[in-house]
Amino acid sequence: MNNAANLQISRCKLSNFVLSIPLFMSNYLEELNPEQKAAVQCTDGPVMIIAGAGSGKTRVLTYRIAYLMEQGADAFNILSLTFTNKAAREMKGRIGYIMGDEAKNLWMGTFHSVFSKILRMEAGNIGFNNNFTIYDSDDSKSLMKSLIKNEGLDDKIYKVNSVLNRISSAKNNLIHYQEYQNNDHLVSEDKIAGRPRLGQLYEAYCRKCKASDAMDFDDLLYYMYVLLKNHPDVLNKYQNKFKYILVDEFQDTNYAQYVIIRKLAAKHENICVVGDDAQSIYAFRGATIQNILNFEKDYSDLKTFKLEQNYRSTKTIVQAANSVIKNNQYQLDKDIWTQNDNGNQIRLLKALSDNEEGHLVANTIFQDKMNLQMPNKDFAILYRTNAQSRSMEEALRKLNIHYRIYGGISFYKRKEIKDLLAYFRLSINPQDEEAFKRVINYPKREIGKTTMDKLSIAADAKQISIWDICENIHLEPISIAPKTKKRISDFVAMIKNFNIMANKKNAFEVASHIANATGLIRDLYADRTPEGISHYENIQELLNGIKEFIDTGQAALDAPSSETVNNEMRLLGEYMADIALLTDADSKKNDDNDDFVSLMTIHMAKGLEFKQVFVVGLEENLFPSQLSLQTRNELEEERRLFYVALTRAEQQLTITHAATRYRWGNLITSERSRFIDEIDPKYIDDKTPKRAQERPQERPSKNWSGFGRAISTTAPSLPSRFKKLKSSKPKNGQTTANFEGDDLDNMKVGMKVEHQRFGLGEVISIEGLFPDHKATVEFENLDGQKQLLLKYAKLKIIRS
DNA sequence: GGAGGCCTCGGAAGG
DNA sequence: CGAGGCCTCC
Repeated sequence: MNNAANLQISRCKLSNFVLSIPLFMSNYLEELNPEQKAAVQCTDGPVMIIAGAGSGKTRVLTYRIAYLMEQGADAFNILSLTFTNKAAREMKGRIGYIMGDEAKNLWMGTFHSVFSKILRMEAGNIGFNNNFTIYDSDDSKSLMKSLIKNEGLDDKIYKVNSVLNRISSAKNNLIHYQEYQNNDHLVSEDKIAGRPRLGQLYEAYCRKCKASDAMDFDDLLYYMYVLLKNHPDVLNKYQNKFKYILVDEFQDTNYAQYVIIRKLAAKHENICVVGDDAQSIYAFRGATIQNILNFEKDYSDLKTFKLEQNYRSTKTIVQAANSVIKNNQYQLDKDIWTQNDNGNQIRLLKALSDNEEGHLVANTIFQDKMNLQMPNKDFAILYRTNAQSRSMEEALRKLNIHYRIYGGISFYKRKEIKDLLAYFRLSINPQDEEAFKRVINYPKREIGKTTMDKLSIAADAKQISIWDICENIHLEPISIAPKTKKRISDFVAMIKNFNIMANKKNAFEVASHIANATGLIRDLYADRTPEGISHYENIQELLNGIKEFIDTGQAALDAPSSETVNNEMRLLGEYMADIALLTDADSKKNDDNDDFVSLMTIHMAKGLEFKQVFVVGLEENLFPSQLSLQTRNELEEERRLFYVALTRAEQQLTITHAATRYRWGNLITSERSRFIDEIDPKYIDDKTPKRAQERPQERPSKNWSGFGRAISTTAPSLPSRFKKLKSSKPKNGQTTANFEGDDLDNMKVGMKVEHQRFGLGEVISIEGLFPDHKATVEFENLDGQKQLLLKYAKLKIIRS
């Protein structure tokens, strides 16, 4: 936004709200193209906006909300749902920028956070306490693990993740465990999968969560549905409240989300969904494109708008992406175009190995930075799997290019943080059994596994919670030593004390007290190793965050807070409700140098844009993933993922692939991805260095339909594809004509050898059995040693 | 109760 | 290969 806009805003605040806004509005409505403008101004009735990549979707959503407010809608009556906190925060910021303080009253947040807010208020209706715990996926896992064990099931067959996935998808499809158990189809599927007891596990899991006054992430949707379905008065209340409903990233919604928003919108039917079927990349976790199709069926008076003008990328990029996505059979009719310049062709780089791919990318970035005077932050490297970041990192580090990897371990998933949070949880909800199990013996208070098992058995026998047993531990006829019983009752007393305090003092006071009184701080402080120090610092950071919460009243953004804001008295329970749904992406990082190259998976890159984008690892079985080759749907999702990757770029796209790559310790050869050949060749500039073009392309490039390729990929597609190459002249060998490796039988320790890329070195040791002889070689020009499989490395003996 | 050895398994990831 | 879970042995 420019200064003029700024001025407008301050004027809004100063002068009469209603009068000054339209002046401003009329200005920015002119910024919109006709289709965008129509989508913004069509405020009554159901609306679907199909928004192509880079088509100004966020702008339309933002302006639409502003427009609604300008037209007299009360912010309290507008519900806007997103998938990530980040998206919600950004949008709220933008609207705040336009509309001022009034934006605070919008209901805007993720599905999960808005629903959890409502569920807390209405908890009594569905038999929950309003301070119920939200179980994260680790809690779910741990609970399921113990259930599988208790039921005496084989955890090799009942794999925790598979079981939880199955339950998750049942909940996302609004199938209660009773219904699940009565559903012949589901039951027989489980039987065939060798897991006939899955339905029982589902039930046990739900009962346990309920007893612990806990909901997992899927429950936040499922119970929201139950609440609205079984309590007409509640439904009515929220239907009246939410006169306008907006849903972002509609292509990522699952069935439960669809049903809930449809229910909420049933009265006013002012519902606007925005999405792009071409960017649907989350079907694997339950999102269904079917929602878009259903939407058209469910609302006969639906008005559909298509935003097809791309403002982000060059013509080359837009048209290249189009040429890829048109290979998908299932898609809405669209014609994405741009007025932008043609721009450069897409660079295609081929490397011999994954490491060389890293160097190629890093060098190219280095050169572009010099030639084009671009800062690091204009570059992004996108990959299919996290494991691919390693070679990129190493190469960037060598050239001293500052980078940052997105994704990784969340702050809130660190052990020490989870430990302290578990104390907080328990102090607020003593029935939270996962929290209880986590901290009962941390820091050490000599209440071990044996004792826990006895408590657990006793609790099951009496059909009460472990906490309830512990509360009266001295009265329980359990064979636990009096000494241990005393320790347990001390623990209970401590938690009860915290609980009382949590309702009287502010969050920061209580949190600091807990951190100290439990001995957790002392325990962490005692560890002076670098890791130990960092654990300690993380705890301090958490406490600082709580202090900030008290001081600034920085709260979740999802809904207007009705309470008078008295920050000093913000309770620990409020803090916990606030952060339960936060993820690492939400914790602000302070980096002294914020000019860095971004490294992330394509999934993480969705919604972002960069001047220069490198999409790496374009190889069959990696991208598309070998796991996606079974069905057309999955392959199409991979293709949409590729489409997302391409459309992140504003100016320059670079695509790379490597002929060989280490995968789980084995070197594999890789065929280049069919997706490369789906790009219309006229947009591609093959920059492959000469030395890498050691063999003719086995396919003529006009054979790009993917048809010919399908044959090669219908070959064994599971791990068998990854088995080691035979040592005898590999068909796709990486040798160049004039670099013949010597016979590995002659290789001896101490020999001086030459490697095609690493240069001269000395053999330190040789191990492994034929044909997997592996040599450790120390190269003169490299740090440390390299382990090389002789059958691939083609070492040349220089001197014995 | 805890360290270390052994085995298994490996996709992407929001809340 | 490498991380994480589990089990064993002290």
